[in-house]
Amino acid sequence: MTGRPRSFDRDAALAAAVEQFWRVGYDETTIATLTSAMGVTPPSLYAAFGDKERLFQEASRTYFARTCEGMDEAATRPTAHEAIAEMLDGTARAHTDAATPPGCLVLTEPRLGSQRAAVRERLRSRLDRGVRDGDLPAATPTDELAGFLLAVMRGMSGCARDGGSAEDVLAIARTALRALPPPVDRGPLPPD
Amino acid sequence: MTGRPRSFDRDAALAAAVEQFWRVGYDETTIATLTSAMGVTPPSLYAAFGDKERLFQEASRTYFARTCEGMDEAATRPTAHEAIAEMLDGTARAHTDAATPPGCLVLTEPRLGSQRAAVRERLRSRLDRGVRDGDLPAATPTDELAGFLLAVMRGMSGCARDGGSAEDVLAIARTALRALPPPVDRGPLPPD
DNA sequence: GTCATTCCATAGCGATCACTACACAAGGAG
DNA sequence: CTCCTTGTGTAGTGATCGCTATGGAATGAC
Repeated sequence: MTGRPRSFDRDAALAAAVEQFWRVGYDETTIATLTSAMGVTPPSLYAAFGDKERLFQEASRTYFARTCEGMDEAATRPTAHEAIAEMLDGTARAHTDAATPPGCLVLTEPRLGSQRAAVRERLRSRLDRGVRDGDLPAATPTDELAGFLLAVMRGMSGCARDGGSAEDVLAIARTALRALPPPVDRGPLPPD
Repeated sequence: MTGRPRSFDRDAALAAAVEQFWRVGYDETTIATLTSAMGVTPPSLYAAFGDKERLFQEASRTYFARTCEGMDEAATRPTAHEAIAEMLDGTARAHTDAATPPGCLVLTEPRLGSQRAAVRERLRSRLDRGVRDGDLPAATPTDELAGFLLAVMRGMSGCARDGGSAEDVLAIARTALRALPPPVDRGPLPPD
């Protein structure tokens, strides 16, 4: 019933898998590189995580959860402009963090389209709140704008993957903010 | 000296190879799918194109030449705003043309970084001309702006690959234009 | 201790990868 | 026709892919 205990840290092994998928993508990641990076033999990998596909799903879910944390925290900024600026800034920092592979797994991996849609939905949701709060014009095309911002984030990821510096990626984010509608002036007091 | 003549159209076979690399990328394209799509057996492929790497180089060079044609033609527009708008519009149309795979080979394939740098350079060059012509402010950060536009184009390609419609991709292009500096008023005629 | 259960390590499965050896076919030169 | 050159088609190379059969090691239950 109980059996021999596992000889490796499952979470640590999963983190190593995340790092692999993140750096070279699903297709270029092989079971051999995974077992090497995770410090685990193939049978142990399959016993603990199923197959390559399920391991990738679990890895991408872990990765995506962290991404969403960052976005949700940035979304708490009082105005839509500040929130979007913080999201793009955090994205730029994450994409060029020397401690992790460049770019973003969700924005790069072809098969993670649904996660990208979720990111876009989060962007739109924050823009919608900006319209409700009155710091964005009522006529703001929030869905179009969210699609644009997702595209910019993807471009930032690609720039980082091509070796772009943190400043290069940040410059993209800064420029993208110019495409937002001008903030609505709501009087002498800050709206929050 | 003369030998047996080739039994297939080299250009047509190359075009089929371009289509393969374009649709699924370098890594996912196998010799087997290439020979099938090109209507050629492996020895003929290797005799005519070298190996997979050289075939890809020739295919991407062919593809890139067409891309540059489109950009150079768009660059002839009188103002920088019109030229950039035309480039983004042409990009959007190319990325969602039903007759070709969605997205862009150059903007998608990791190993084509130098071609992406060339696209960015073309964008910067046209922006620089806009500054010289006086339809962009003298202080315009043309290099940063070119990096931003390349990122947007990459995002447009990704959107198309994710199944985005022509209108979705065009909306990204339209929104990106809002990030350009306002045109310099150069007299009684409206600059737009 | 014995047993059942679970994990680990070696070793290798069939399939597919990029690529090619070999024999033959199709042309020009003489 | 006989050569010579070059392309074609079959069939298969060693390497690597994702994945697993098998046997032994490590635990708890009794």
